[in-house]
Amino acid sequence: MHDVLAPDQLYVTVDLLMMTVRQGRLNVLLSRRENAPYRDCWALPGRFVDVGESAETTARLLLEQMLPLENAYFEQLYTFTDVGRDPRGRVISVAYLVAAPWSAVAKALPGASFQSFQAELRDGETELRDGNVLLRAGDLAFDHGRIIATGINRLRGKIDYTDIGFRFLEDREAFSLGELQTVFEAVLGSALDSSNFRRTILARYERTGRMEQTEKAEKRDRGRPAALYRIRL
Amino acid sequence: MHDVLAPDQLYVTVDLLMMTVRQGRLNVLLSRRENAPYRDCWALPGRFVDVGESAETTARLLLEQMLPLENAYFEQLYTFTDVGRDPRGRVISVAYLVAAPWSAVAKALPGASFQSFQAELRDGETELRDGNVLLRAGDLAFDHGRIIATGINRLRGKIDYTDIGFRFLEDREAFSLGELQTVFEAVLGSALDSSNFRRTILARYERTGRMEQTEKAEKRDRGRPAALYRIRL
DNA sequence: CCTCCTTTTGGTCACATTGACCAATAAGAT
DNA sequence: ATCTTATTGGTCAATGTGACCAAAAGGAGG
Repeated sequence: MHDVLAPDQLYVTVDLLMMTVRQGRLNVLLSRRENAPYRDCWALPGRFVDVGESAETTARLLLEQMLPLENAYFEQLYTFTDVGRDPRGRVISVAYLVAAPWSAVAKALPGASFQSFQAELRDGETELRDGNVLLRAGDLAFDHGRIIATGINRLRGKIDYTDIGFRFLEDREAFSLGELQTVFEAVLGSALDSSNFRRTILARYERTGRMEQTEKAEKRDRGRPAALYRIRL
Repeated sequence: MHDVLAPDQLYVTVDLLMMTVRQGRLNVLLSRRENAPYRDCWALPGRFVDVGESAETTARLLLEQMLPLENAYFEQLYTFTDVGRDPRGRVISVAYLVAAPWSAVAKALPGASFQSFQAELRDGETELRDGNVLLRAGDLAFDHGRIIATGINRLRGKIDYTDIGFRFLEDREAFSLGELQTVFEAVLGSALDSSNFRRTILARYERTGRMEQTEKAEKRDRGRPAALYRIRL
């Protein structure tokens, strides 16, 4: 369909930056490209925007196809328009950010076209890891390293004045503050004091009635069982 | 050039949301459309993106053409992609936000193609005024009412953790805290306590060395003369 | 049962920030 | 000389934050 792009025409794609937290680490989902350009390179899942649908619709359809999620966090991240960003021709991309719990990703993983990479910023540059594979921004297709960096920064900027952190939780009907703290630490890339974290979260959400304690406590391998909470988003 | 749009093709434009503060009110610059669609309606200045230039470049060129500004605040605001937003066909728009001092706008006003409207949000809906003319979101071309609302909200969200407020000042080498407060009040749409405002601004900028007091004081019609400051951005 | 070990939970303390005020200061206007 | 106005400086209580400390509640191992 879009194998050869007309040189005098402008094309629009969406790219999906699906993020999750696995084992205390922020992860992004990448697909290996099957076609030129950047064949066999890792890239964000993307698709050309159809004339009949908005970019948001395109992105949501693409998401549905990749991950079975209900009520996922979804927002427009940024639009990347540099002239040289696609060697095929003139392609601009509207990137969307998705926050998903790891369980939803894991469920889709077997047989899926994507793989999950641990993501972090080193000096503002994207670094991705899976096992002993290391991908730097330059190893990714297009400007996807920059898109990922933009997404991580967006996440960091919004995590403590929006409810985006809760979107990574496995179960919003029963989670412990320790699990939530793990999410925050993964996003921020630094350790937090558990006592202070508890205080601020409870002040921000429990006293406003958006978050309440469940009766049950979580059984754990080690340590004191944690109280479970429920959050309304 | 783009009088008739191919129905099976997707087009990209930029729209420029130029904002300024005039007489203590937040203003936006609108042009009257000379061509269909929405002929004679007020609209944000816009232009189709050329195949050879990035959307940001297109927007900057358009800005240069409208306002002589050096070192203006300029950022990508949001990308609007709804299917029905342009009756001509399928057009998505990357909107850019510009913050300019009123003097720069006033200098360009005589003979310019735009006009300055006081802008405010009422129940989240854009309302524009110039003299006794009132424009509501539905009176504007395309989805430009929504773009303006998005811009005002972006401004409000960023004004107290970025230096964007200073970009509206007439002279960044000699301004009073009263002038800066006027900008903040125009953006936020509410009054601020001058004593508290002074305290927080000085704490945030003077103690970090980015802002320093000039020797001279400002002569005023009424009231005590204000100390003048300089800011590095 | 008793002692480590781990994690959750609760608390203190000093410090910074904020909103609501009050009051002095330095000009022009009457 | 007094009034008006805007700037500047200050207090005070309430709130939020970072750095700690310590108790509580489990499991694991002796």
